[in-house]
Amino acid sequence: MISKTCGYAIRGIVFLSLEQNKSTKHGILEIAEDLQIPQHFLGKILQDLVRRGIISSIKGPHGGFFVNAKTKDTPLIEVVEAIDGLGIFKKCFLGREECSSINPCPLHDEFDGCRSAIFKTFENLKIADLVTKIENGDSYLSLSNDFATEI
Amino acid sequence: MISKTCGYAIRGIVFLSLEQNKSTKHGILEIAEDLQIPQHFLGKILQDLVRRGIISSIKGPHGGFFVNAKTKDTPLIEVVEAIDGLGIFKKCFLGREECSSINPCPLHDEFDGCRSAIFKTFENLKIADLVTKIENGDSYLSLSNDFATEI
DNA sequence: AGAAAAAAAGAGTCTTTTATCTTTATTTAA
DNA sequence: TTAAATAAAGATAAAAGACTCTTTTTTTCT
Repeated sequence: MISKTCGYAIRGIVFLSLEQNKSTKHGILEIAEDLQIPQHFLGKILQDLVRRGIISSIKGPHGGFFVNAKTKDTPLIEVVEAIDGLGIFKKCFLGREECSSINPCPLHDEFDGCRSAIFKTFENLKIADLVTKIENGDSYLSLSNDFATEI
Repeated sequence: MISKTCGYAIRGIVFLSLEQNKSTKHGILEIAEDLQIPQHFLGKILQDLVRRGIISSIKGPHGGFFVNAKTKDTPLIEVVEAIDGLGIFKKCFLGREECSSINPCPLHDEFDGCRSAIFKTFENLKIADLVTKIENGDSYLSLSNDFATEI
Protein backbone atom coordinates (compact mmCIF):
# COMPACT_ATOMS: atom_id res chain seq x y z
CA MET A 1 0.00 0.00 0.00
CA ILE A 2 2.32 2.73 1.22
CA SER A 3 5.96 2.47 0.14
CA LYS A 4 8.70 1.01 2.29
CA THR A 5 10.22 4.51 2.33
CA CYS A 6 7.04 5.94 3.82
CA GLY A 7 7.00 3.24 6.49
CA TYR A 8 10.58 4.18 7.37
CA ALA A 9 9.51 7.83 7.66
CA ILE A 10 6.70 7.03 10.08
CA ARG A 11 8.92 4.81 12.18
CA GLY A 12 11.59 7.49 12.31
CA ILE A 13 9.17 10.14 13.50
CA VAL A 14 7.62 7.86 16.09
CA PHE A 15 11.08 6.93 17.38
CA LEU A 16 11.89 10.58 17.98
CA SER A 17 8.50 11.09 19.62
CA LEU A 18 8.79 8.37 22.23
CA GLU A 19 8.74 9.90 25.70
CA GLN A 20 12.32 9.04 26.57
CA ASN A 21 13.57 10.45 23.28
CA LYS A 22 11.70 13.73 23.24
CA SER A 23 14.15 15.81 25.23
CA THR A 24 17.25 14.82 23.30
CA LYS A 25 18.61 15.05 19.79
CA HIS A 26 19.38 11.81 18.03
CA GLY A 27 22.01 11.24 15.36
CA ILE A 28 21.02 9.46 12.20
CA LEU A 29 23.37 6.58 12.98
CA GLU A 30 21.68 5.91 16.28
CA ILE A 31 18.18 6.07 14.82
CA ALA A 32 19.05 3.88 11.87
CA GLU A 33 20.71 1.26 14.03
CA ASP A 34 17.86 1.15 16.48
CA LEU A 35 15.23 0.82 13.76
CA GLN A 36 17.39 -1.33 11.49
CA ILE A 37 16.98 0.95 8.52
CA PRO A 38 19.84 1.81 6.09
CA GLN A 39 21.51 4.86 7.57
CA HIS A 40 21.97 7.20 4.61
CA PHE A 41 18.65 6.25 3.15
CA LEU A 42 16.86 7.11 6.36
CA GLY A 43 18.93 10.29 6.50
CA LYS A 44 17.45 11.54 3.26
CA ILE A 45 13.96 10.63 4.35
CA LEU A 46 14.31 12.54 7.60
CA GLN A 47 15.73 15.51 5.70
CA ASP A 48 12.51 15.58 3.67
CA LEU A 49 10.50 15.59 6.86
CA VAL A 50 12.58 18.45 8.24
CA ARG A 51 11.88 20.48 5.08
CA ARG A 52 8.18 19.82 5.64
CA GLY A 53 8.47 20.97 9.23
CA ILE A 54 7.28 17.64 10.63
CA ILE A 55 10.48 17.21 12.61
CA SER A 56 13.53 19.41 13.19
CA SER A 57 17.30 19.02 13.01
CA ILE A 58 20.48 20.82 13.91
CA LYS A 59 23.89 20.28 12.39
CA GLY A 60 27.23 20.08 14.11
CA PRO A 61 28.44 18.49 17.33
CA HIS A 62 25.56 17.59 19.65
CA GLY A 63 23.26 18.11 16.70
CA GLY A 64 20.76 15.59 15.43
CA PHE A 65 17.09 15.12 14.72
CA PHE A 66 14.39 15.94 17.23
CA VAL A 67 10.67 16.56 17.60
CA ASN A 68 9.14 19.99 17.43
CA ALA A 69 5.83 21.50 18.54
CA LYS A 70 4.07 20.08 15.53
CA THR A 71 5.45 16.57 15.45
CA LYS A 72 3.16 14.63 17.74
CA ASP A 73 -0.01 16.16 16.28
CA THR A 74 0.96 15.35 12.71
CA PRO A 75 -1.67 13.11 11.12
CA LEU A 76 -0.17 10.14 9.31
CA ILE A 77 -1.80 11.20 6.07
CA GLU A 78 0.51 14.20 6.06
CA VAL A 79 3.53 11.92 6.12
CA VAL A 80 2.05 9.72 3.42
CA GLU A 81 1.38 12.77 1.30
CA ALA A 82 4.93 14.04 1.82
CA ILE A 83 6.59 10.77 0.85
CA ASP A 84 4.28 8.88 -1.52
CA GLY A 85 1.76 11.52 -2.51
CA LEU A 86 -1.99 11.08 -2.32
CA GLY A 87 -2.10 9.50 -5.76
CA ILE A 88 -1.64 6.08 -4.18
CA PHE A 89 -5.25 6.23 -3.09
CA LYS A 90 -6.47 6.66 -6.63
CA LYS A 91 -4.57 4.01 -8.53
CA CYS A 92 -6.71 1.48 -10.37
CA PHE A 93 -6.56 -2.01 -8.89
CA LEU A 94 -6.35 -3.50 -12.37
CA GLY A 95 -3.73 -1.14 -13.74
CA ARG A 96 -5.94 1.04 -15.93
CA GLU A 97 -4.81 4.62 -16.43
CA GLU A 98 -8.01 6.04 -15.03
CA CYS A 99 -10.49 4.49 -12.66
CA SER A 100 -13.33 6.19 -10.85
CA SER A 101 -16.92 5.66 -9.87
CA ILE A 102 -18.11 6.96 -13.23
CA ASN A 103 -15.83 4.64 -15.18
CA PRO A 104 -14.99 1.88 -12.71
CA CYS A 105 -13.04 -1.31 -13.27
CA PRO A 106 -14.73 -4.49 -12.07
CA LEU A 107 -12.86 -4.30 -8.77
CA HIS A 108 -13.36 -0.61 -8.12
CA ASP A 109 -16.54 -0.88 -6.09
CA GLU A 110 -15.38 -4.03 -4.33
CA PHE A 111 -12.43 -2.26 -2.80
CA ASP A 112 -13.54 1.33 -2.64
CA GLY A 113 -14.78 0.85 0.90
CA CYS A 114 -11.46 -0.56 2.06
CA ARG A 115 -9.55 2.13 0.29
CA SER A 116 -11.44 4.98 1.90
CA ALA A 117 -11.31 3.23 5.26
CA ILE A 118 -7.54 3.18 4.95
CA PHE A 119 -7.47 6.80 3.89
CA LYS A 120 -9.64 7.84 6.83
CA THR A 121 -7.47 5.88 9.21
CA PHE A 122 -4.42 7.77 7.97
CA GLU A 123 -6.34 11.00 8.38
CA ASN A 124 -7.43 10.23 11.91
CA LEU A 125 -4.31 8.67 13.33
CA LYS A 126 -1.63 11.00 14.61
CA ILE A 127 1.94 10.31 15.49
CA ALA A 128 0.93 10.60 19.15
CA ASP A 129 -1.46 7.66 18.75
CA LEU A 130 1.29 5.38 17.51
CA VAL A 131 3.54 6.54 20.33
CA THR A 132 0.88 5.60 22.85
CA LYS A 133 0.54 2.12 21.42
CA ILE A 134 4.24 1.54 21.76
CA GLU A 135 4.50 2.98 25.25
CA ASN A 136 1.63 0.73 26.31
CA GLY A 137 3.57 -2.25 25.03
CA ASP A 138 0.90 -3.02 22.45
CA SER A 139 3.20 -2.78 19.46
CA TYR A 140 6.81 -2.37 18.38
CA LEU A 141 8.89 -0.18 16.09
CA SER A 142 11.73 -2.64 15.59
CA LEU A 143 11.77 -6.35 16.19
CA SER A 144 12.07 -6.42 19.97
CA ASN A 145 15.11 -7.97 21.58
CA ASP A 146 12.88 -10.61 23.10
CA PHE A 147 12.07 -11.93 19.70
CA ALA A 148 15.50 -11.38 18.24
CA THR A 149 17.28 -13.40 20.91
CA GLU A 150 14.70 -16.18 20.97
CA ILE A 151 15.96 -17.41 17.60
CA MET B 1 -1.82 -3.57 -3.37
CA ILE B 2 -1.59 -6.10 -6.17
CA SER B 3 0.99 -5.41 -8.89
CA LYS B 4 0.18 -3.82 -12.22
CA THR B 5 1.20 -7.12 -13.81
CA CYS B 6 -1.43 -8.95 -11.79
CA GLY B 7 -4.08 -6.46 -12.82
CA TYR B 8 -3.14 -7.04 -16.44
CA ALA B 9 -3.52 -10.78 -15.88
CA ILE B 10 -7.00 -10.45 -14.45
CA ARG B 11 -8.09 -8.12 -17.23
CA GLY B 12 -6.72 -10.51 -19.85
CA ILE B 13 -8.60 -13.46 -18.41
CA VAL B 14 -11.83 -11.51 -18.10
CA PHE B 15 -11.49 -10.28 -21.68
CA LEU B 16 -11.30 -13.86 -22.94
CA SER B 17 -14.22 -14.82 -20.73
CA LEU B 18 -16.67 -12.24 -22.01
CA GLU B 19 -19.62 -13.98 -23.66
CA GLN B 20 -18.86 -12.78 -27.17
CA ASN B 21 -15.22 -13.85 -26.84
CA LYS B 22 -15.72 -17.28 -25.40
CA SER B 23 -16.18 -19.19 -28.62
CA THR B 24 -13.16 -17.75 -30.41
CA LYS B 25 -9.43 -17.64 -30.02
CA HIS B 26 -7.81 -14.25 -29.68
CA GLY B 27 -4.31 -13.28 -30.72
CA ILE B 28 -2.14 -11.43 -28.26
CA LEU B 29 -2.05 -8.35 -30.47
CA GLU B 30 -5.83 -8.05 -30.47
CA ILE B 31 -6.09 -8.51 -26.72
CA ALA B 32 -3.29 -6.08 -25.98
CA GLU B 33 -4.71 -3.40 -28.25
CA ASP B 34 -8.19 -3.75 -26.86
CA LEU B 35 -7.01 -3.57 -23.27
CA GLN B 36 -4.22 -1.07 -23.97
CA ILE B 37 -1.54 -3.20 -22.40
CA PRO B 38 1.99 -3.62 -23.86
CA GLN B 39 1.72 -6.56 -26.23
CA HIS B 40 4.77 -8.67 -25.43
CA PHE B 41 4.46 -8.01 -21.74
CA LEU B 42 0.90 -9.24 -21.72
CA GLY B 43 2.04 -12.18 -23.84
CA LYS B 44 4.34 -13.37 -21.12
CA ILE B 45 1.71 -12.93 -18.47
CA LEU B 46 -0.83 -14.96 -20.42
CA GLN B 47 1.81 -17.63 -21.01
CA ASP B 48 2.16 -17.93 -17.24
CA LEU B 49 -1.58 -18.35 -16.92
CA VAL B 50 -1.58 -21.03 -19.61
CA ARG B 51 1.09 -22.95 -17.67
CA ARG B 52 -1.13 -22.71 -14.61
CA GLY B 53 -4.07 -24.04 -16.61
CA ILE B 54 -6.17 -20.95 -15.95
CA ILE B 55 -6.53 -20.28 -19.68
CA SER B 56 -5.42 -22.15 -22.82
CA SER B 57 -3.61 -21.33 -26.03
CA ILE B 58 -2.78 -22.80 -29.42
CA LYS B 59 0.03 -21.73 -31.73
CA GLY B 60 -0.05 -21.25 -35.46
CA PRO B 61 -2.54 -19.71 -37.87
CA HIS B 62 -5.96 -19.34 -36.29
CA GLY B 63 -4.30 -19.96 -32.97
CA GLY B 64 -4.51 -17.69 -29.96
CA PHE B 65 -5.59 -17.58 -26.34
CA PHE B 66 -8.96 -18.85 -25.17
CA VAL B 67 -10.91 -19.87 -22.09
CA ASN B 68 -11.11 -23.45 -20.90
CA ALA B 69 -13.44 -25.37 -18.59
CA LYS B 70 -11.70 -23.99 -15.54
CA THR B 71 -11.37 -20.34 -16.48
CA LYS B 72 -14.64 -18.80 -15.37
CA ASP B 73 -14.61 -20.57 -12.00
CA THR B 74 -11.11 -19.44 -11.15
CA PRO B 75 -11.13 -17.41 -7.94
CA LEU B 76 -9.14 -14.20 -8.23
CA ILE B 77 -6.91 -15.24 -5.36
CA GLU B 78 -5.55 -17.98 -7.61
CA VAL B 79 -4.44 -15.39 -10.15
CA VAL B 80 -2.96 -13.20 -7.44
CA GLU B 81 -1.08 -16.19 -6.06
CA ALA B 82 0.20 -17.09 -9.52
CA ILE B 83 1.50 -13.62 -10.33
CA ASP B 84 2.32 -11.85 -7.06
CA GLY B 85 2.33 -14.69 -4.55
CA LEU B 86 0.41 -14.64 -1.28
CA GLY B 87 3.26 -12.88 0.50
CA ILE B 88 1.73 -9.54 -0.41
CA PHE B 89 -0.86 -10.12 2.29
CA LYS B 90 1.76 -10.46 4.99
CA LYS B 91 4.04 -7.51 4.34
CA CYS B 92 4.46 -5.07 7.23
CA PHE B 93 2.86 -1.68 6.63
CA LEU B 94 5.88 0.05 8.12
CA GLY B 95 8.55 -1.94 6.30
CA ARG B 96 9.69 -4.17 9.14
CA GLU B 97 11.03 -7.58 8.19
CA GLU B 98 8.49 -9.41 10.29
CA CYS B 99 5.09 -8.27 11.46
CA SER B 100 2.39 -10.37 13.04
CA SER B 101 -0.19 -10.27 15.80
CA ILE B 102 2.40 -11.46 18.33
CA ASN B 103 4.91 -8.76 17.34
CA PRO B 104 2.82 -6.12 15.62
CA CYS B 105 3.87 -2.73 14.33
CA PRO B 106 1.70 0.18 15.46
CA LEU B 107 -0.34 -0.03 12.27
CA HIS B 108 -0.77 -3.79 12.20
CA ASP B 109 -4.02 -3.99 14.09
CA GLU B 110 -5.39 -0.86 12.44
CA PHE B 111 -5.23 -2.43 9.01
CA ASP B 112 -5.50 -6.11 9.72
CA GLY B 113 -9.26 -5.99 9.18
CA CYS B 114 -8.94 -4.33 5.80
CA ARG B 115 -6.22 -6.68 4.76
CA SER B 116 -8.21 -9.81 5.51
CA ALA B 117 -11.30 -8.27 3.96
CA ILE B 118 -9.34 -7.81 0.76
CA PHE B 119 -7.99 -11.34 0.96
CA LYS B 120 -11.47 -12.76 1.45
CA THR B 121 -12.80 -10.74 -1.44
CA PHE B 122 -10.12 -12.22 -3.68
CA GLU B 123 -11.04 -15.66 -2.40
CA ASN B 124 -14.73 -15.22 -3.01
CA LEU B 125 -14.73 -13.42 -6.33
CA LYS B 126 -14.41 -15.52 -9.44
CA ILE B 127 -13.63 -14.50 -12.97
CA ALA B 128 -17.29 -15.11 -13.78
CA ASP B 129 -18.32 -12.44 -11.29
CA LEU B 130 -16.21 -9.80 -12.99
CA VAL B 131 -17.55 -10.87 -16.38
CA THR B 132 -21.09 -10.37 -15.11
CA LYS B 133 -20.33 -6.88 -13.91
CA ILE B 134 -19.01 -5.93 -17.29
CA GLU B 135 -21.83 -7.52 -19.25
CA ASN B 136 -24.29 -5.66 -17.04
CA GLY B 137 -22.56 -2.43 -17.97
CA ASP B 138 -21.59 -1.79 -14.37
CA SER B 139 -17.88 -1.62 -15.03
CA TYR B 140 -15.24 -1.58 -17.76
CA LEU B 141 -12.04 -3.39 -18.69
CA SER B 142 -10.55 -0.63 -20.78
CA LEU B 143 -11.43 3.03 -20.87
CA SER B 144 -14.65 2.88 -22.83
CA ASN B 145 -14.88 4.62 -26.20
CA ASP B 146 -17.53 6.90 -24.77
CA PHE B 147 -15.04 8.39 -22.41
CA ALA B 148 -12.11 8.28 -24.80
CA THR B 149 -13.89 10.30 -27.49
CA GLU B 150 -15.38 12.79 -25.07
CA ILE B 151 -11.96 14.36 -24.55
C1' DA C 1 41.58 29.68 14.30
C1' DG C 2 41.40 24.81 13.81
C1' DA C 3 39.63 20.26 14.55
C1' DA C 4 35.84 17.44 14.99
C1' DA C 5 30.95 16.21 14.79
C1' DA C 6 26.96 16.00 12.54
C1' DA C 7 23.31 17.01 9.01
C1' DA C 8 22.82 18.06 4.04
C1' DA C 9 23.67 17.32 -0.52
C1' DG C 10 25.39 14.95 -4.65
C1' DA C 11 26.20 11.23 -7.29
C1' DG C 12 26.24 6.59 -8.15
C1' DT C 13 24.73 1.49 -7.60
C1' DC C 14 21.66 -2.40 -7.08
C1' DT C 15 17.18 -4.52 -7.48
C1' DT C 16 12.62 -5.05 -9.00
C1' DT C 17 9.08 -3.98 -11.97
C1' DT C 18 7.56 -2.90 -16.30
C1' DA C 19 8.28 -2.90 -21.14
C1' DT C 20 10.54 -3.83 -25.82
C1' DC C 21 12.79 -6.26 -29.40
C1' DT C 22 14.39 -10.47 -31.60
C1' DT C 23 14.47 -15.24 -32.42
C1' DT C 24 12.48 -19.88 -32.16
C1' DA C 25 8.95 -23.41 -32.23
C1' DT C 26 4.54 -24.93 -33.66
C1' DT C 27 0.68 -25.18 -36.53
C1' DT C 28 -2.14 -24.38 -40.59
C1' DA C 29 -3.18 -24.04 -45.21
C1' DA C 30 -2.24 -23.39 -49.91
C1' DT D 1 6.42 -28.88 -48.58
C1' DT D 2 6.77 -24.23 -48.29
C1' DA D 3 5.01 -19.86 -46.60
C1' DA D 4 2.57 -17.58 -43.26
C1' DA D 5 0.58 -17.02 -38.71
C1' DT D 6 0.99 -17.28 -34.19
C1' DA D 7 2.44 -18.44 -29.32
C1' DA D 8 6.73 -19.15 -26.74
C1' DA D 9 11.11 -18.01 -25.36
C1' DG D 10 15.27 -15.20 -24.82
C1' DA D 11 17.65 -11.22 -24.31
C1' DT D 12 17.84 -6.50 -23.52
C1' DA D 13 16.31 -1.99 -21.89
C1' DA D 14 13.90 1.62 -19.34
C1' DA D 15 11.87 3.29 -15.08
C1' DA D 16 11.16 3.25 -10.34
C1' DG D 17 12.34 2.08 -5.80
C1' DA D 18 15.70 1.11 -2.43
C1' DC D 19 20.18 1.65 -0.91
C1' DT D 20 25.45 3.25 -0.64
C1' DC D 21 29.35 6.13 -0.81
C1' DT D 22 31.58 10.64 -0.96
C1' DT D 23 31.82 15.46 -0.41
C1' DT D 24 30.12 19.77 1.48
C1' DT D 25 28.18 22.74 4.89
C1' DT D 26 27.20 24.08 9.41
C1' DT D 27 28.10 24.16 14.12
C1' DT D 28 30.56 23.45 18.46
C1' DC D 29 34.39 23.13 21.31
C1' DT D 30 39.06 23.69 22.48
